[in-house]
Amino acid sequence: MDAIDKKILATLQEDASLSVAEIGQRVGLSSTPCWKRIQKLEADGVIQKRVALVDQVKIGLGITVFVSIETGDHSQEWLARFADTISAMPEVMEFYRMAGDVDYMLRVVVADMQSYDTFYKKLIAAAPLKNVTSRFAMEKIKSTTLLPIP
Amino acid sequence: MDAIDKKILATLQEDASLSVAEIGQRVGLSSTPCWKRIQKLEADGVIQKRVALVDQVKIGLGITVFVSIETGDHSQEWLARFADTISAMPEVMEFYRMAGDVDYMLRVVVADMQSYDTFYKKLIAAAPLKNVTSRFAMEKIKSTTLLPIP
DNA sequence: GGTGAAAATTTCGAAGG
DNA sequence: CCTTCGAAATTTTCACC
Repeated sequence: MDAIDKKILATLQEDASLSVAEIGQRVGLSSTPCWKRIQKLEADGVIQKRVALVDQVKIGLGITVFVSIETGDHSQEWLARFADTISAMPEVMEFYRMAGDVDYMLRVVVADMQSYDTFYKKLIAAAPLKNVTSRFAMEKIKSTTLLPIP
Repeated sequence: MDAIDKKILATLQEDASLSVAEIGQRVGLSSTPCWKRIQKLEADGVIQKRVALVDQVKIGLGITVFVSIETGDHSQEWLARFADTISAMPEVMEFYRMAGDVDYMLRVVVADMQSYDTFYKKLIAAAPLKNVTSRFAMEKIKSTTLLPIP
């Protein structure tokens, strides 16, 4: 992964609808070598996929909630099952196991408060949890998929 | 936005590299009307952009941190300036203004602890903050851009 | 690794029900 | 609002440096 690959990644992270020729031009390459590099980045899994980003609010998903979970003590098996159950919920956009006092962090997206209540009930029904804290977002100031390539 | 548009959105959120004909087939449309619908979804801003998703770890960004900030009392102007400053930081992937005890939530991505320390210093230098709590992710269990279309 | 051009696909618009 | 058809553009492959 040299400097050109990084430029290609930076470009594709901002706009994946550009033609290979256009990207090549921006990074100083003709289309074939640029195309080969993109293929390799995809084969290597550096580029995971290409997706369309959809406006959350325009499709009626007005509420974003950050959920902190303390599970208490449980077996490996229990935790694996817990992870699978939560992962399967489509409202869960992000789900991390954490270091420190909070065991898990979720970012959850739902249409309205009633939907959140439904989700919350599903969550606490899925597993006995020691503590669940829901923090509601009032305003999305920034949200990006563009990683700062080191 | 009818059921077909929703299917198109669901499809493109999973894989935006599909041809219009392929998408049309999946939603039961020939390519021209499918193409027109996609154009309209883009024009209406329902589809915001198409991007490549890159593997964070493979490009050397191994650390994800959730940061909770309490700002204390400040003027509108101060808060606007604060929002602009934080938004401009490339390590900040998500940045929300919250309801309740925490004023802001950030998801920050950096290469290593030293980079996080640098980021943290930048953050607290940018504005006097009442409280900043950093929670470190140990494991990414789920991360998706696929919104659950209601 | 790179170039340039040909072959295969895809996009996009016109004509029409 | 959909279908079919075709020109234009793009992606992908290939021979060669």
